[in-house]
Amino acid sequence: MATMVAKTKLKKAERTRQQLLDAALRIIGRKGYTSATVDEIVKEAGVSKGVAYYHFKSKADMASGILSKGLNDVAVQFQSIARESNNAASALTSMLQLFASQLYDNREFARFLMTELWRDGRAWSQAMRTRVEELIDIIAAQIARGQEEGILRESLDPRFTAVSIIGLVVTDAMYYAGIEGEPLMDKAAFTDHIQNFARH
Amino acid sequence: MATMVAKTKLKKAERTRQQLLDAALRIIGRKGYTSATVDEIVKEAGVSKGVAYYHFKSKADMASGILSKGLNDVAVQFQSIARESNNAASALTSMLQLFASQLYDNREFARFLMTELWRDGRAWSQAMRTRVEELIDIIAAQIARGQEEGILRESLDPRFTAVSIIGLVVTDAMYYAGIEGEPLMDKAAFTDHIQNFARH
Amino acid sequence: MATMVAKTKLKKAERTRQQLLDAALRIIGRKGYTSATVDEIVKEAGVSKGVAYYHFKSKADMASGILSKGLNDVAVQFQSIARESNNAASALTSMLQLFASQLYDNREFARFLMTELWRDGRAWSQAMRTRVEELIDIIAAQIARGQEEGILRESLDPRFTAVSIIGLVVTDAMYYAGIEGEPLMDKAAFTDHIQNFARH
Amino acid sequence: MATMVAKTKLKKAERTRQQLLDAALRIIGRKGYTSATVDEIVKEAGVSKGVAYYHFKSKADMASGILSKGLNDVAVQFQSIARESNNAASALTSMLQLFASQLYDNREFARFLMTELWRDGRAWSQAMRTRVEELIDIIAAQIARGQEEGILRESLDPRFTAVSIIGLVVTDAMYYAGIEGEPLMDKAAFTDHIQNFARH
DNA sequence: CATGAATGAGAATTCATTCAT
DNA sequence: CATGAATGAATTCTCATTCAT
Repeated sequence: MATMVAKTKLKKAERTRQQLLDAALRIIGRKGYTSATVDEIVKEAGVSKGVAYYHFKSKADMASGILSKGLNDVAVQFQSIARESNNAASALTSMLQLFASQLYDNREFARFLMTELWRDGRAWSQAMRTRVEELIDIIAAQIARGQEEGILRESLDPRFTAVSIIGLVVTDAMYYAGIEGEPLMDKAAFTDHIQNFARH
Repeated sequence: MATMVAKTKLKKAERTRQQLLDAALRIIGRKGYTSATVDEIVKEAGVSKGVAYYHFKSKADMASGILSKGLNDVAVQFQSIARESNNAASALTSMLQLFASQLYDNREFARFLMTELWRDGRAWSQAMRTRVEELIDIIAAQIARGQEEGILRESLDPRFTAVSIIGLVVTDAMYYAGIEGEPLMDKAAFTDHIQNFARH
Repeated sequence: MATMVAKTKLKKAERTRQQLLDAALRIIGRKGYTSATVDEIVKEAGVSKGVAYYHFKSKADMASGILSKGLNDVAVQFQSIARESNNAASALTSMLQLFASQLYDNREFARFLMTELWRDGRAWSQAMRTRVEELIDIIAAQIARGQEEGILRESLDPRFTAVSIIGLVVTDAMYYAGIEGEPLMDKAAFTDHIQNFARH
Repeated sequence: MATMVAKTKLKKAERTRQQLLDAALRIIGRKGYTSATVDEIVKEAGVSKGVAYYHFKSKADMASGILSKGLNDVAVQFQSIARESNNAASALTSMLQLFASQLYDNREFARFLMTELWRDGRAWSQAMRTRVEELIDIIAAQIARGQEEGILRESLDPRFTAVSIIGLVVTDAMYYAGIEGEPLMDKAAFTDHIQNFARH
């Protein structure tokens, strides 16, 4: 019985936590970290300000949580693709497909990432940058592998190319998924364009 | 005589105005529009808070001025390149070179642009977006011209490609010009990489 | 139990709100709306600046609240007198007595009203004027009734007379209740004089 | 020649001074002393800020000038009426006529007077109040004279009655001369109503 | 654990006044 | 004398965070 109560409570607490993170992502993605207010976030989440500070140490803590979870998810998936792919071409294609698709669906996260990535002095700046470096490394490794396999020009710098690809996909995703209203292009067309562009 | 006085005054006032814009770009580029404070800006400019509001209607007005001037400068140069180039290849190469070089030198502007471009509800959002569309159009036109000239694959969508290129260059510039400290790559190497990547 | 907590909290919050309104009336009545500062008001109320903006949207919102409540109170009392009086003479006497007495006791409100009534472009200008028109209408109606009852000269314009009476009472109240220090005349003498003057 | 120049200069300076006073009255009458800004005043006067501070020590100095000149003019005219009238009835009628007419024409001054009269702690508060007391005295003296002449009830307190009359006329003038737009009543009708009301 | 009132350290903006040219 | 740029103190308002209930 006690376990039951504990579990229910835990679940409820977890749900509240998640509601807060979701709300925070929506608001922060829309207005930026500094302009988003805790009041807006708790209102969007439908909870009181007290609980927000029960679950999170600070506003920065919420933002941190969003960023690390989002980046972690992508990294995990990239790593699994890398592990399971037979050659660089298929690995890169899958990664691109996944990345483009996730960013398209998650424009708020993309926007948050883009606006925070180039900023310094935030609580999460360092951790976030390390995470992003990991992603770059994973892609760069596949590019290098592609060069070894002879499908990519040797003259390309793997890391530089990886950064370029990420920038390109993120920018396109934000541009075509639309800022506030309707997307300028539907998701299938978007990922097609990305794949087409990628086939140098 | 009166003209002399007027001219001198005008010059002084104009200098103050420019100092403010420069300082604002530095601070805003570093910390973002919302986090940058007018106090910091005027301190950096070495003037009093009062003059800032004598020359600009508001903090948003300063930011607006920076963005429109910066984007305008690029547009003018792009147009002149478009006008004077003999073929799409040279036009695109020159534009890329110019764009990459300016962003590398002006990372604060690049950062400001990137963080504001995807945000809505700012005083300047609409005007800025229109300006950026112009740039995209100019590049897309050259890509279409390149397709007519047979140097670019027909399967590329000119506008999509233009957006991709811009995103790629801006991202690389911010990444390699460095966020706070030393650049990760010197300017010549950077523009070389960009040119290399561009030669599909 | 939950109700108890809610009720207690409500009471406390309501008390704070009222303290703020009272303090605002004192300060604004003394120095005028523009010269009164929120700092002074919150200091007088003994609360922090933050709560003032928690309870009121703006300084103008406080002032609005004061004016509408004050005018509303008088209107309600006037209407009840109008309803319960047997003839115009007694109605007008009661209203005058009430009005004079309230203004004498509430010189801060009277001053605020007088200084704002003739100003345009405030958030509350329109609403306040409508309220005052209501008061004028109520008095004018009794004057017209008095003319029908034959106790007042037909040559009097009811509205003009109503405005005159209000102006006269307010002015006398402010003059004799004193500006800062001691009143020039005690309350009983004051209302006597008003009644005497009113008996044309 | 030198005299000529001096005279012209004097005239010009005097004209500028007057322009400033006129502009100040318009702006201050419309928005109140505290809300009126020196910038607005000099813009309305069509002169630079420098000259304003050449002619007046401060903003308060301008306001002082307006008030003392306005009140002085009325006092002088009242005194001349008092001196030249044969009996209290004609004196009071003339004064009322003059006062009503001047206020109707000069609603900005009336408004300024009303909003400042009840305020304390301004540079001019004391002087203004003394001036107003003089006006009250002049009218009260005629009322007392009227009582001696048997045309006014003995029960009236002369000073109280004088204050009442001033309040009544000022209020009516501001109400019927209108706040911003068209007057609610034309001047002739207005002064008629006042005279009618005054003939107890 | 929950609520929402309260705090107080800033942040943007205004404006009377001064002063170099 | 005239101009208008410059100053800085004061003012309104915001918001992350705390805490009594």
